[in-house]
Amino acid sequence: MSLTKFIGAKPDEGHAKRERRKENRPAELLDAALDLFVEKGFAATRAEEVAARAGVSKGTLFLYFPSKEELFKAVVRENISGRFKEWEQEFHAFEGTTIEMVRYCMRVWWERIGATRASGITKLIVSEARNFPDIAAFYQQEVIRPGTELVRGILQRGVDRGEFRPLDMEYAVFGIIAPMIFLIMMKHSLGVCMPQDYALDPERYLASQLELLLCGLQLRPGEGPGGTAP
Amino acid sequence: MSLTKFIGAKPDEGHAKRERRKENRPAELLDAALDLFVEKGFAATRAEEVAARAGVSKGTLFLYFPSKEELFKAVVRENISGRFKEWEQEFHAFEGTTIEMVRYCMRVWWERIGATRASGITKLIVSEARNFPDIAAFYQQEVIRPGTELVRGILQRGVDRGEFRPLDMEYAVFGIIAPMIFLIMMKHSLGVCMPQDYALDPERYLASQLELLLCGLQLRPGEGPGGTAP
Amino acid sequence: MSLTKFIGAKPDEGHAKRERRKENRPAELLDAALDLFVEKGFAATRAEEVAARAGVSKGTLFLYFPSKEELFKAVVRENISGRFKEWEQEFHAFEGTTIEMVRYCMRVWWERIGATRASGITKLIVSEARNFPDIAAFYQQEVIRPGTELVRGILQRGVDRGEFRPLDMEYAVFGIIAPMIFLIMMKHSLGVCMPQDYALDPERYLASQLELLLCGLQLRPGEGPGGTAP
Amino acid sequence: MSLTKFIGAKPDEGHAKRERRKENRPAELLDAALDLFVEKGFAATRAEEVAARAGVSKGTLFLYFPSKEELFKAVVRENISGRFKEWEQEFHAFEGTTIEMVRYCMRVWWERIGATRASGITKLIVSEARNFPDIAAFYQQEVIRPGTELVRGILQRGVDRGEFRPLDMEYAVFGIIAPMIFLIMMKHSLGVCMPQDYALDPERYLASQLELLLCGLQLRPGEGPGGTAP
DNA sequence: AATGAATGAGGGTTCATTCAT
DNA sequence: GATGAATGAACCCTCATTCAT
Repeated sequence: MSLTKFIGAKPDEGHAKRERRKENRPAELLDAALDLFVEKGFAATRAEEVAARAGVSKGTLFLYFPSKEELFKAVVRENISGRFKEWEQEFHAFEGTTIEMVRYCMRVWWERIGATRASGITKLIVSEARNFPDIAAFYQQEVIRPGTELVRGILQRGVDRGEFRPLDMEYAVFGIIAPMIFLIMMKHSLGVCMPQDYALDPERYLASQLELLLCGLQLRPGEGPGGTAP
Repeated sequence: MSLTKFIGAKPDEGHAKRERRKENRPAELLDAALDLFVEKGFAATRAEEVAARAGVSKGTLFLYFPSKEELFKAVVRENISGRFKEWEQEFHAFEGTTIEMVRYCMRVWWERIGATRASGITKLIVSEARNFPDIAAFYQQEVIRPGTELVRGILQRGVDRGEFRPLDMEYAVFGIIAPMIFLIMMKHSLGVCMPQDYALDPERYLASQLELLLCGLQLRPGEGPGGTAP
Repeated sequence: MSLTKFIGAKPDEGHAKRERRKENRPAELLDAALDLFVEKGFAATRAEEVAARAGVSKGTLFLYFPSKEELFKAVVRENISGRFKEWEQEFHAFEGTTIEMVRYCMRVWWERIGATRASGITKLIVSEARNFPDIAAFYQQEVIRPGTELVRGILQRGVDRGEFRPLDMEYAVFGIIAPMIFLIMMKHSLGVCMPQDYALDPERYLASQLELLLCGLQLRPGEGPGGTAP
Repeated sequence: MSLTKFIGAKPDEGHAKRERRKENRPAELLDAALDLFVEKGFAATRAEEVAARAGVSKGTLFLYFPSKEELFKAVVRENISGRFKEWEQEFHAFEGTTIEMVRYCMRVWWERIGATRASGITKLIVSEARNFPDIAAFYQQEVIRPGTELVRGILQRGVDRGEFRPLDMEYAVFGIIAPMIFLIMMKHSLGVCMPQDYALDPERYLASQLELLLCGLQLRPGEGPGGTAP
């Protein structure tokens, strides 16, 4: 799978003038808005374009969202997964080695977040944080913090079980998080403009980073648990 | 000359108080524009505000830059150095171990780029790439490519000298680059909105990432050069 | 039948609670529209709000009135009575002094028109005349003209019977009409915003104006019928 | 002088594209806005139309007034005379009879307010009071109150000097004010739509109302000062 | 060169009106 | 008949850009 953009408006299937399917208008609008906000940023995205991509008129957008800014906030709220508890349980029940766990963690993240349109939210928030400080704070609280806690728990398990060497727990988590965020940012910004042969292959990228990371984490035979830690 | 700027931005000269220097109008405008583009993005930055921050009138801005878009491109061009050849020579002359080289490289990057306003360029381009594909392509060509080549050269040196284990050269470079980009993005977006006690301490962050990375790179005694490489 | 409505509005029937009476939709809509048009003016009144106050949906409004403008005209038409002939007969049959007649006339106007929601029509037309010239002309023809004729008839009776001094008949009528219109305008505009202790007490206001007027109209003993007339 | 409307856009005298006379732009805009607000009301007046009538473009309007609402408030503020102190002195120094004073007062009012475009403000405020309660309160404070005080002073003088009979001072003032307001309302609303031969002649109207009023105010020989007062 | 008043296309938002259900 | 989702013209306001001074 390559990093080219996969955005495309769904084709008009001969829509009659007034279609009348309120049920999931908001979802369709949020969907269209996510794409466009990720692609162009908040300011450069026109409300009318969002509406058009959702297959409705400009006025309809404002039937569901009182303003462009509220639309933006709704897009973020809607796409921020609060699935951390679920994942925490999943990891609690995990029975293999912690190394396997880290591999599993990254693969799962890629499948459920990184490879999906949900990853656009991260790009969006990073790009717009300064213009929407409350959104940024919300994201920090709801995603960054629980996310790092989750990762920290995994690393701690590795250390506790003697699989990993002692670590600066507070910051070691970024050894896992940074490559993921970097991948997202590449995918949604520079990656889109790269010539084909320079595009990142996400699978290979993740594999390489994982290898590097795991080598860095592991306790080697002959090293005491006080090894190279800071 | 040192290893500065291999991530692609030019350091500022420490924010000297803006004097009324007629001969330097374009530089002052670019300076002001960099700040504002980084802070608010291209679309949300108003030309008048740039002019005001540079201490000139709106009209003057357009005297030097034919349009806001050209101003943006000039900001990017101005802050992207093409001095990679120079650095490559310096790298060739480096005499310590490759591990020292990596440490040196990251410290110097932080001092000259990461910690300065110049780092904003990276944030800017990542955020706006989709709206300025040609800028993104230019950046890819002028910065990303030579930058990764430079880093790759360092890693290759480590492998060649038997200091590092065999690596997937194409992607291992991101083990160095990703943590730096991540730090920049945090610093310029989410970091601004974080509560004090959750803010990243860059020195400690870089130290921890470096430790992890170097452990991951090094060849251990008893491991043959064919070790854990893919 | 009494002297009601010579200023041109129909009294309401005391605001009976709006029941869900299907057969009466138009009346309820006109009722709601009157309130809102008086309160906010034509342009600032939203069709949906009228419908909501009448307890129906937006679409229903347009089932009964083809446009907001037609609704407005209907509100005016509905509230303008053309029963001046009837009243003229009553006036012919009146047997007291003309002074009593004037007092009676004003009291009755206040009770049936001035004090009720019907007075809003006058405020409405005065405020919107320039935007609805045909409505204004209609009102002039149907209300102002017959109304002033009616009043003129009363004054003429006073003069003919030697109760009043000679008057500039054409304009003296405004001695009666102006204070009434003024009261309505105060009641429906500035009066609403006045602090309690500056609010007009309508009864006392009318009494004082009546006193002044009657003194001004009456022929004094010792004055010949050619007195102070112009 | 008749009550027909005298509004007309000043003819284009071949204006070059950018005229550049900041000095009195605000005044010209307020001027145009007054006309249009009086004619059509606040809501129905388009900002662009105001600008066009002032001979500038839409954007220029917002260079001087941050919003249509602020323009409205500025129109009111600008046209509300704070000349009451001046007038009070003028009346203090008046040496004739109070009857002459009342005549003078009305004539002066007509010349300086009633006959001028300033009278439109009254129409405007009465029409829009409900939509701009703070403007209405301001008008009440700055105009209505001092205006009635001024008139009350005149009436009190008449009573004190034995020229007028005892009066309900609080409300007698409306004997003077109501006819003036009525005239303004007619002039700016219904009057505009009246057929020529029904138009009010303001001079004659005022003369007739004055006559009526003065007869009503005066103390007659043989009447004690306790006469017909309430 | 420098200014800042002026422009006008563009975008967010409202709301009268329509029409499928 | 009644509904209310959908429409799109219209309006307020912004701001990049121009140009007379």
